[in-house]
Amino acid sequence: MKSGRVRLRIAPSPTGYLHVGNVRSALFNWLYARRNGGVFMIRIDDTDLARSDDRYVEDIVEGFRWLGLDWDEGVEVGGPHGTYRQSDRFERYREVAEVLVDSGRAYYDFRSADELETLRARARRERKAPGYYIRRPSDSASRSRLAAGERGVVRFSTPDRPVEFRDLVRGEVRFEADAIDDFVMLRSDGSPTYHLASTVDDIDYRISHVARGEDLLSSTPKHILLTEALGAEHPVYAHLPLLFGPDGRKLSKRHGDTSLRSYREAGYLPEAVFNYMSLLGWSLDPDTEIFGQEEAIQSFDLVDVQKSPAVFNPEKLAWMNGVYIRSMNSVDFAALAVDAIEADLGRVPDDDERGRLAVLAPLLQERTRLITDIGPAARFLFSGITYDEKAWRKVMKPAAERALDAARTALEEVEAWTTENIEVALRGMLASEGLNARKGWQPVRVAITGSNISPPLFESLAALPRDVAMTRIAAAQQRIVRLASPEYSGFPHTEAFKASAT
RNA sequence: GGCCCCGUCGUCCAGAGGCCUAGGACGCCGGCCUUUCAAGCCGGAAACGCGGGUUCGAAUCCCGUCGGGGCCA
Repeated sequence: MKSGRVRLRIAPSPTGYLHVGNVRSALFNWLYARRNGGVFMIRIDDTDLARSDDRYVEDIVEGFRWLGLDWDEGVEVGGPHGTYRQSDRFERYREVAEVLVDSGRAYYDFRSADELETLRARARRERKAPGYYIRRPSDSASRSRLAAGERGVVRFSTPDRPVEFRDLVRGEVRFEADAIDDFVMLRSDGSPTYHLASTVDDIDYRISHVARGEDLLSSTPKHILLTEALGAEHPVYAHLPLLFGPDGRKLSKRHGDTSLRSYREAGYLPEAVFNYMSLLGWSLDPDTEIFGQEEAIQSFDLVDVQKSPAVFNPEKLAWMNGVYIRSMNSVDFAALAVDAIEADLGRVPDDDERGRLAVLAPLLQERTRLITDIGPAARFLFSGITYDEKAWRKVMKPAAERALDAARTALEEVEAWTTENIEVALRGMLASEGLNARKGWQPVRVAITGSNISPPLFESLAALPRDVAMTRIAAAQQRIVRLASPEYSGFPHTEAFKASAT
């Protein structure tokens, strides 16, 4: 063996949305396959018929496509091994179990749950492995009991010898015979367990390398024994470090929504997700943080993967997403921005609005971390504004009214409504009023955007229709006056005031 | 409880006996730039879990210990 192309697989269970832990495993499998000119495959481990659902298969496929991980065999793309769905192979698993029973490598077990519990209790008392006494019963007249219609499980009969193997990530690993129990392969309803189905598929599909989460490390000796009992050579294993949540436990539902789709929806770019996830347990070189698929493929190797678990850090992902956003060309960003704004607004921006957006797009790009940041940041251009009351309180002191008035007067005299002219007018206003930028311009910002945080002021004004800008400034002036009047004195900030855009 | 795995800044990664007064990144703090916010630039705080060995010399090797995690039950 070990000749020919390497063959790797990812085998998600469609019992929920594609999880980032699976994605990271898939990434490493994919990188290794691509690095070595091998085959990458997606198999669907849907032995749990009750919990599996096709919409999750769809989600898995979409997720990998979105990330840019292509596969050579498997679900949807097909290949020489059928549907690549375990639910279509139950007969095969039963047949394998049967062969093992016939050859004495497995046996029917009709013992009751109570009986098994007694054996486990004894093991516990004697401080032995839980399955220590769960071995082949000496009196198993199993064939006749089976014939009589009794329902039993099929257990693998573990040989009395230790299992050693070399793991690409962990190095030499050894399990003593006593630690490997006679595991169930077929349940009493005839359905296969994970151990059986997964091992049989890996053999049948000629998988050369199994790179999977470390949570499966202690099952590996079972898989090796089973593979060998079936006369095959076991694949090379690589047990990848787990992904942890901030609490230091295996990333799971308890940490909130960890599905890949939730990141998609939250405005992350696939390149950033790919890049960030590659860095969890691996690094390209000592000082490159930002890299793409091609570069990763060039230097990826499973033996370089870290042994210790990695905590998934959304902060750093968000930063990296910003890096990717900023590196986009302006045309691509503009297209992205239009989509994001459409999603935020719930309507398609018209041509005029798109034209005005173009003025602001480069400035928006610089400030964007997540795609979903764009809508709120650009909203003031497309619809009415709502004052951020904190910003209002901070900036719109009574004196701000004078600044707004001066700004409005200055802007009225502007000929063509351009960034340059607006800047000249407002700079002149500062000089003639003797105001600094903070006192003179921040009120204008709040007046036109509703917030003290916004894209640069002159461009923001220029991007707005002139009449809208003037109306907003006037409206803000009135509001200052009104809130300062006696009847509001006790409740100066309670009114939600809206200025209209058109 | 049994077995297994892991242990460098808060987090991710570099470090495979002397290049380490332990490096980079995110985050944090301060400064510069600046009309705000970002971006950018400069600077700062921040780690080899602990104890024994081995060695002229250990973050790097060995043992123990502590801590965390995983699987099975």
